[in-house]
Amino acid sequence: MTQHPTPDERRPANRGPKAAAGNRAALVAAAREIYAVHGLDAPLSGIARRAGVGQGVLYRHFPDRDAIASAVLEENVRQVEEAAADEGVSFAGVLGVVTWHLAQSAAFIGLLHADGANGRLRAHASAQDLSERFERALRGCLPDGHRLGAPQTPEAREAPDAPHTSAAAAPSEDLMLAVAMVSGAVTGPTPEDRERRALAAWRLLGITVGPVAPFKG
Amino acid sequence: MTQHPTPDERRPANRGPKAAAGNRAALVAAAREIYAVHGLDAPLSGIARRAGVGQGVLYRHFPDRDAIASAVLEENVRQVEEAAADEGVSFAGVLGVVTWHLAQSAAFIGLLHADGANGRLRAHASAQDLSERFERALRGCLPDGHRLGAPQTPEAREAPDAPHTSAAAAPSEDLMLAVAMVSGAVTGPTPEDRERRALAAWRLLGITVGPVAPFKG
Amino acid sequence: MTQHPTPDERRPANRGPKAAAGNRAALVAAAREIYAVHGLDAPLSGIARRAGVGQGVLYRHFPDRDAIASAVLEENVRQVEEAAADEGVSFAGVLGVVTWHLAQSAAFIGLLHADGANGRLRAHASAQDLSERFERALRGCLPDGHRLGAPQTPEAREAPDAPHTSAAAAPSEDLMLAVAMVSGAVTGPTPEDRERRALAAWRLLGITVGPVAPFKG
Amino acid sequence: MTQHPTPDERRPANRGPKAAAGNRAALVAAAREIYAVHGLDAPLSGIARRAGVGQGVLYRHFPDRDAIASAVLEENVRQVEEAAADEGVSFAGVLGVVTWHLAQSAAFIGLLHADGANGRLRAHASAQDLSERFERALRGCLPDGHRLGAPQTPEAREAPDAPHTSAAAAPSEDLMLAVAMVSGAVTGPTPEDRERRALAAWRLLGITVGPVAPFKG
DNA sequence: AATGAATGAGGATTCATTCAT
DNA sequence: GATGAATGAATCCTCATTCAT
Repeated sequence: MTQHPTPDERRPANRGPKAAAGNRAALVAAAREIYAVHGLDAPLSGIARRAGVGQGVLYRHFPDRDAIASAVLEENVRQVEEAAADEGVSFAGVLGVVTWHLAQSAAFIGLLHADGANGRLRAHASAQDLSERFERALRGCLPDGHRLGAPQTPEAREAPDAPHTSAAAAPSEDLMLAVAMVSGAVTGPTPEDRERRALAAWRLLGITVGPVAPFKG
Repeated sequence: MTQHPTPDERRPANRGPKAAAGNRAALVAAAREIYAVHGLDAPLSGIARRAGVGQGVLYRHFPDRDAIASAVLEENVRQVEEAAADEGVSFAGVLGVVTWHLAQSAAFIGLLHADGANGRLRAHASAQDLSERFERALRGCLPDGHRLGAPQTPEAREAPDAPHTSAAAAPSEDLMLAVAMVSGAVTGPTPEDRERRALAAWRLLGITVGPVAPFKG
Repeated sequence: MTQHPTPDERRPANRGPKAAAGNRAALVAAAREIYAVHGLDAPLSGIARRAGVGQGVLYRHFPDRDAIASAVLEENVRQVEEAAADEGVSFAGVLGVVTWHLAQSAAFIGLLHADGANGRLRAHASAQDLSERFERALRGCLPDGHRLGAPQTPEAREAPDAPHTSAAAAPSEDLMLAVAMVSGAVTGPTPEDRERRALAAWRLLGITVGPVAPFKG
Repeated sequence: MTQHPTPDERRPANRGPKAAAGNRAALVAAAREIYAVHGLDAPLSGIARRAGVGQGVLYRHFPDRDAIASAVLEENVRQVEEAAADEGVSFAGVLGVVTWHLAQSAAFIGLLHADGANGRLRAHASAQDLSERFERALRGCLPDGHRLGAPQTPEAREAPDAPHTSAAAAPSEDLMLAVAMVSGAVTGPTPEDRERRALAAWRLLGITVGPVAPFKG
């Protein structure tokens, strides 16, 4: 009754259902670019515009703001998973891939530790999933004895150099902490700037990183 | 139909010029609390409301969004400066103060390395100033030979363990990088959570930190 | 970046022309249920979804919003017609059927006296038709001398008890007025509530109503 | 960050706080007119436009859709209360005022028995309040022995002509039921049409109504 | 004939900012 | 100097409707 009187006139052509998959991909790509420039709070309308689709298409594919952000992040996480699954890949090699993603999209890891206040993707379920997938992939190729994998006991946090019982050792939080630290250091206008900062951060942590590059597939 | 005289209404009384300073302080305090809960994008109207003043007062004291955020940050930086200026203070002690501020307001250092993408306070002049003041204070009490202060040469970045000429050595970027890394790791809902994460981060960097506390004045 | 072939996808299969009639019925049934819960302004997409068909099918069968609403109403009116056509049925009996329909779908009679302001189905032609069919059915079994059927003259409205000429007597508006009044009283969350209210309304009018039930066919 | 880049240019003049009361009144008046024409679902933007104010003003005065509708209704209810409070007013006289309001705004009583499905103002607290105020006012001048005030016992509903105990008599629901019935009958494009329908409805109920007019104050 | 994606106008709502008092 | 109402642009989001497949 109250709605949408006459949307006739002459519409710009309906590219048909075939365009669906392409549209989705275009939206994710557009979102990635927009996020890189304007941050995660960028207007969704801009994403739709850049993707060359109507607003409705965005909402069809991604019911809410978090969904599109998760989709962007998911691509990053998947590449890391693939890199980690690769035969004979070293931990340092995977970190190289991670570093590449960090340098490409400043938003990347930032998403992984949302915490409500400034965190986007708050309670969003998929953010949690992605975080876990990311950690699992990384931990999976962490060599025994690596300092980021040293099991932690409660005392370890208080007196890290004290001898501790090997029982009740929790999986190390250091791995994700280190990633968060590096991602926190990744700033700068260009990917090159960000890569340089990321490498400096790893160096400061004393962690060896392989060549910075996307996963070659 | 559209006119109701109701000429006066009785407004809450103009507390006079004396209140100006108090209003400013109230606004900064209110902003700090609001930022802690809602992040830097919180509506300005909420800040004015919490401070118990009209919207106009906020604009009188702070011409734009960045100005109020800078004012909040400035208080943090000043405390660090005071801590650093204190006689016989150790570098670790100052880091303890820094860590306390990080734990209190997640927004703190985050502000210092705004870069456009996710950075608030973009080109804002005062953010630059504050960043420099912060760095100067910290560097001022960095002991000779501390690993965060090792001067850097261009080559150093490529081959950090190669011997290098002491000439043309740039001031180390490692100091601010480390702070950024730690601040990147500071997440969590409560100050206690954030403090724990911050300390774990410093530990991972191998940097000793003194007691986490505000500057005692 | 914007093109993903994914050429076919496998659509749910075109069930063929045979399904057309079934689809129409499903849509009407779905619309009835949706209207009952969400009112007449419910999104059309929900109707199609509940009917298990695509949006296009809805538009094929019902060119506009009013068409589907009319179709729902038409079923109600037809049942009343059938009840009224039944041999040896009493007026009270027909009112029982009418009351049953009122209690089932609050939307029912409300549709009959749309008037633009709050009326859905504004100038829609079929609403007019349905209204007339409904009135004709009801009037057809109104016994002579029933108070809802007393012919009206212009004066009758001003001085209803004055003696009046039998010439120029208009058919009574009281019949439809009474129905409108009862339907206006029909509110409440459950059919039982609505039935109780409807019966109380008829009682207040002093009109006898038969058993409240659908037409037995 | 993401919002309101440059709303400068040249704004249409801020009429100042003095306009507040006038704006509120203008909004209520505009809403009344809009509701009369387009129903309660009319776009709020149209109300603001007709009142000659910005969208924000509407939201300042009325935080949600129901608030403005309630404000409109409240004026009606208040007039009825005033009429009922008048010395020496008869019940029929008050019904005349009620009828006038019904004829003026078709939306009037309709608001009082919202029920979720088609009811606007659903659980809105003030709607409940207004309904009670309206009933109280009306009941207050209902003469003893009036048929709309006959106390009801549970049996009365089942066997209305059976003799019943005077104890445990519930206040009659008939009063509000009758009002709802009349309001249900009130349709038509012009106030005159609606008044005629309303009077016919009261006549059909056998209830005497005084002159149809607003409360003279 | 069915499907369901695409389109985009329209309505709701929020704030940054101005400015009369 | 303070107050807080007014303004309206911008963003979000929802659907009615079309149309390629």
